[in-house]
Amino acid sequence: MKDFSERLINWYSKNKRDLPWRNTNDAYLIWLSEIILQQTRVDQGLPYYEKFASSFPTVQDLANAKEDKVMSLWQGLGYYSRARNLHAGAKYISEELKGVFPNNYNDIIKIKGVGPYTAAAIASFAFNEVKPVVDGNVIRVISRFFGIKEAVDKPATLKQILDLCNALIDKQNPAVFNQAIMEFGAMACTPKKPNCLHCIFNDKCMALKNDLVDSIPFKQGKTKKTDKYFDYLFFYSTDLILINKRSGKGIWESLYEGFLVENNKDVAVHNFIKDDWFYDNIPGNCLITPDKERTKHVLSHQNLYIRFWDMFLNDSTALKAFAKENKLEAVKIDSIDQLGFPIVIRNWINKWKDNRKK
DNA sequence: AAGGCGGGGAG
DNA sequence: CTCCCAGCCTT
Repeated sequence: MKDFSERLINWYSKNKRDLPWRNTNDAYLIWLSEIILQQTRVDQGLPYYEKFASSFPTVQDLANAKEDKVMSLWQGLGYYSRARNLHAGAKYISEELKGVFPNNYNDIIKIKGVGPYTAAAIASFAFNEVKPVVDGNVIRVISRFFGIKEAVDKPATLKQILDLCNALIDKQNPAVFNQAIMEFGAMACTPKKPNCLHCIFNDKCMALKNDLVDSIPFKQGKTKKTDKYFDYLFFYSTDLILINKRSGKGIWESLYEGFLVENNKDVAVHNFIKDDWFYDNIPGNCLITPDKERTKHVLSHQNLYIRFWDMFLNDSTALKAFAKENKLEAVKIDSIDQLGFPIVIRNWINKWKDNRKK
């Protein structure tokens, strides 16, 4: 259906945004932008792209970077495995591929954190390979145009959409086609209240014809959320603070935090303090100031209710001893500005630092 | 096939 | 409040 891509590309030429990663053929920079933009709106990812592109102009620069530096720059963007995989990918390209970015879909998808969408995006944008991208925008455009009512989060439906894209893609201009269909989904065929009256496809769109625009694409996905109650105790002296780097599986891997006590129910401060472990473990000369209110922090699959504790211990020896017993790092307070924290913790730290100045 | 993984903007 | 964003990985 040549008409489809002609209309689409014509629309794109008139309506496209000027975005920095569209002005380069550097596969590394395109890869960088695609990882940053996974499950992320362009407006949100843009400043992070600028930061990474200027801090690490080449894949070699990224490969040579310290993990803490990478995580710090990624701080606040979420889905932190992307940052770890990005870093691992740079090392892989630097060490295994002699610094040469792979130039085809099958090799690109071998990079950690690069799946079918991202591999197709890089292969087409950087090397003009004919591989259709299927992201959230494309799924919406295609499912509406063809009136696909099946759940789009089922692999079978996704395969159906991919097949349609393979038939539709402009084989002479795969890069432009891919950019165009995503831009069209983001700007015109929007999730809510698309302007179908002025749509370039309003004579052929099956969803519009059948009055199903609001119900397509249909998703069955049901993510149930659990509530968790975190108490973060930040122990510090005049110049040191105790922190922990999260490891293993779970949220916020490779980011820093305070001393964490996790519960599945709310525990009042007076009960928290009179618990046995608190008596046994917290240094007696510690000045304890818990937040009066918990901070609610929403993740995609759990609600966190976090209470922060200001734990001043004006005794470096006791502080370091406590750190060692509890496997915490004692670092200079100034140095934590260079480390990546979950944004909810970073916000508390900033407030805490402001209060200390006064 | 299903669940885990962030944070924020829009309606 | 709900939905969703240039998805991928693990189980």
